[in-house]
Order: sequence, then structure tokens, then C-alpha cells
Amino acid sequence: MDQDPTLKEKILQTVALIPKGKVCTYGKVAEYAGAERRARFVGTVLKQLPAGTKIPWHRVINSQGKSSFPEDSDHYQEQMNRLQQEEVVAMKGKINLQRYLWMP
DNA sequence: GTAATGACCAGGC
DNA sequence: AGCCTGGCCATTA
Repeated sequence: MDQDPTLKEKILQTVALIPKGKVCTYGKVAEYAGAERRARFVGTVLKQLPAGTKIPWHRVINSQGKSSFPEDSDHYQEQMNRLQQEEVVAMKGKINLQRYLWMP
């Protein structure tokens, strides 16, 4: 049981708001969800998501503009495939945040 | 109760 | 550009 169940829900809700063709960082998601210094918690929450979730977790990347997964992992490939499918282009595994970062 | 863990981040070198 | 360090804080053991 969470001490603050609404916080997890807020984070998921915020991630769900990221529009197609845009991305957001863990830190920004935390900020928009009203949890300013809880970037790591965002990752913890996304990790718990089931396989067929509707939450667009692939639109969440780290502050360096890169996937937070190792390049040889399936998660990395899936994330990049989905982003590319949404016209989000990554050069050398790096995404241009100036261009693709979602700003509500 | 303490200690370790982690889909993070900013700063320093 | 890369690598290391300290800080962060909810979860887990």
C-alpha cells in the first residue's frame, strides 16, 4: 500500500498526457505531476507497468535525451522503434530535446 | 527499526 | 564529448 497512492496515479496520468511525436524527461514528468524531486520514482512507477499497458512509457527518456535502457536490451529496441514510428528521430541514440520535448 | 536498490539529475573534472 | 561523485527519495529486504 502506498503512503500516497494519488502520487503514482498523477505520474501515470501525466505520462498519458504526452502527445504523440513528443517526449518528456523523468524529471519533467515528476515536476508536472507535482513531485519535483522524485525523478527516480517516475522510473520506479514505469517499471511496474504491465506489458500491454496503454501508458506511453516509451515517450519518457532521461535528461540527456537518451533511453534509460542499455542498448542491447529489448526495452531499448522497443522504445526506439515506437518513437521512430511516431516521427521522433534519434541521432546516435540521442534525441534532440529542443525539438521534441513536450512542454505543457 | 536500518540498509540497500534504482527506467534519475546536476555538477565537476 | 565522456566518466565519476554526491544528492535525491519511494520502495524493498
